Amino acid sequence: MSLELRYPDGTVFEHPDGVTGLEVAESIGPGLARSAVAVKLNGDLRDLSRPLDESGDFAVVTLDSEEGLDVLRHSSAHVLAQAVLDLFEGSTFAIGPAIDNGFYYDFKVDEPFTPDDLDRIEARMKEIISQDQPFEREALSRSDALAMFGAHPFKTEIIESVEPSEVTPGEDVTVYRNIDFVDLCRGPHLPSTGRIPSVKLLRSSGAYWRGDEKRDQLQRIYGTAWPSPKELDAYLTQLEEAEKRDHRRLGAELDLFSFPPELGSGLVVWHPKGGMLRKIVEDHSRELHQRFGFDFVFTPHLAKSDLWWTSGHLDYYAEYMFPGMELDNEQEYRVKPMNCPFHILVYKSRPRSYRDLPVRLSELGAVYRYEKSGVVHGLLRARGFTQDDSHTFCTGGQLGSELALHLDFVLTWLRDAGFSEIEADLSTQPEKAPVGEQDRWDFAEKTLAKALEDSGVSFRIAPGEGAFYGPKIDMHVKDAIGRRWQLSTIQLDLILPERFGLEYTAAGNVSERPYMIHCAKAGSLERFMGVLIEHHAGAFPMWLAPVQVSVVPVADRHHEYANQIAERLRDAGLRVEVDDSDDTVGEKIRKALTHKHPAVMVVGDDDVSSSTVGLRLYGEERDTRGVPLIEATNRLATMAAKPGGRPPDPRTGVLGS
RNA sequence: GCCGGAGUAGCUCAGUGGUAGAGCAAUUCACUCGUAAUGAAUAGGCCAGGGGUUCGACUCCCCUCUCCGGCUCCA
Repeated sequence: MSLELRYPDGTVFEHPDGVTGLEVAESIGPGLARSAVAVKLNGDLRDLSRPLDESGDFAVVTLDSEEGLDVLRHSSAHVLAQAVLDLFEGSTFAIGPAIDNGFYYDFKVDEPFTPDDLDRIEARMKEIISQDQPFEREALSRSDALAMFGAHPFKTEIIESVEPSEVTPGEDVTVYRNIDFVDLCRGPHLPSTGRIPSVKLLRSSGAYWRGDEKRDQLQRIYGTAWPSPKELDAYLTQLEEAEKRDHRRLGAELDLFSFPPELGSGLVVWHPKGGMLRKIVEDHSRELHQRFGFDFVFTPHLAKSDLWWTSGHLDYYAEYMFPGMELDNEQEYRVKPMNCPFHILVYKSRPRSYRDLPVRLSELGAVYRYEKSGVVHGLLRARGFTQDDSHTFCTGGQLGSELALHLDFVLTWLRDAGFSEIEADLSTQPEKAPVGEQDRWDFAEKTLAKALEDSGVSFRIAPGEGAFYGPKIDMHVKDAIGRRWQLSTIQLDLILPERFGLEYTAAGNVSERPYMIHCAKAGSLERFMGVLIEHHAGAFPMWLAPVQVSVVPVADRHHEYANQIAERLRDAGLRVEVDDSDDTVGEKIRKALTHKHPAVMVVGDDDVSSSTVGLRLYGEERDTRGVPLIEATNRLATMAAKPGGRPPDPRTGVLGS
């Protein structure tokens, strides 16, 4: 018997049955064999030393691939568990998978790990790695495995729950053994611990067994592993870079906002610089809403509880609402967690005809949600925030074009804000969606999918991830360092129109139920600005920068000229500050640069006499002397132009792409 | 909400059961300067808040608030 293995380049080679992956790799080339960490046969990853027993597609897996890195990180997790069980008597272990950029392992220990513990564990891991212990695979019957892990309740639970479909036919469970350490595992693993080139433990924290907060609280250790120390260092540098971009840190450094403890958790105050940034964002949002044919409404921050019973929020959402306020007349009021019921009441304020539709109501609506204390996170997850919200009411026949318009709007906004990589998720009906007419669901999902296809944005379907009241589209952007953020959302609501008894009179003088589209373009303005800050690392594109130009007079005698050109720049629509402090020029420059002002203008004797400036743009290493003031002004005004400005859409008459 | 860590001057942080410390920022004075920190002096504190223990608490214990890292959650 022999096997026919098809290599990735399409060529087919014969090998004897039972040949190992390593032997095949050696037959291809010694270099490949040295860098191999596993092989893939018909889509299944296998250990190098495991005999191959079937023909098919074959590939050698190295650390150059995601799969290879997973093998490395998974093996690193084993070594971590081995080290912890060595060092902490009485500890037991749960699970330890590879994750993006690293791995973790969960343990049950008497005392939570300290930073010193992590150092000790990492040192022990390095010993294990230097001993180059081989990983050996072993298949066991379920009962043998239960006997082997009798002292480890989490492993026992895993063994009991292993489905036959999860393991190779004929095997119950597999374990990997290196010297005296054994772990339950499907594999594959590196051939030996010595093949881990660089590993580092990062932090420890709490985690629940099986992610269930009612079950055991475990201690999780996170680590990272890379093909070389150089790549490890690069990763650690990237973490530092992300930390430097942290919007909470930049918010303080650039004096944009703060979260005064006196106000309570998750409640932000915007300082003047941040307030300017926010005004710019709000202005642009309103301008786009107007351009895309939305009307503006304004609604209060609280309402009688009865409203929230009608909307269903007090049935489904009560734990995220701030508690009620009892009033003298026994009426209870609630602060709003959402704007929808208010906009619905605007719709309901008079009878609607199909001729009135679509009705697009928008508002920068402040909402308050009682987020759990542990999840509040700067601007990204606050308890009070402002949605650039809208609710569109339309006929079934209009739904397609309305969704196209909403998608166009959202994509315009995200691109204007500087995001070029945008992806959508289409979330469909959840299995346990309790209510709604099925044909409306089907129609809604089909229409959403069609609108997405027509928009050209790349999307994937998230089956069953929709809200209970309707399917939705979520927009995700990638930021400058590759992180993915969810921002916009376009949600169909098949429930609220019914709960509030919304109707319109159709052409045949019959009452029809309108479709309703919730849409937040930026999501929450606070969150959006948090993401913007991190995306731009605080160095905003000029149109967003709170201060666009910093004018620096060289000496006191240049203050007058500095103020004159500041006026000229303001006349050109620019936001300008003059630094008339008695700091040295170097210090003033340093301040402007640390505040990430897009442009610095230094003016001295030469400039006063010849109407010029010294100009330095953020990111440039050096200045340009003697730029004529007119030229500098025009250049900066051009740079500061807002994005957008597109022709009207012939179909809707609305300005579109 | 859960697990762990933390809260000392505006900021970043030292500190110890026995009188509270530095750098930066601030203020004042001098300097008037051409692209990332001029110098000196001064001022600045309920050591997050509240209860204990102690002759004595910033320090030890308990509670609350806020923040940080995760978990869970984000209809």
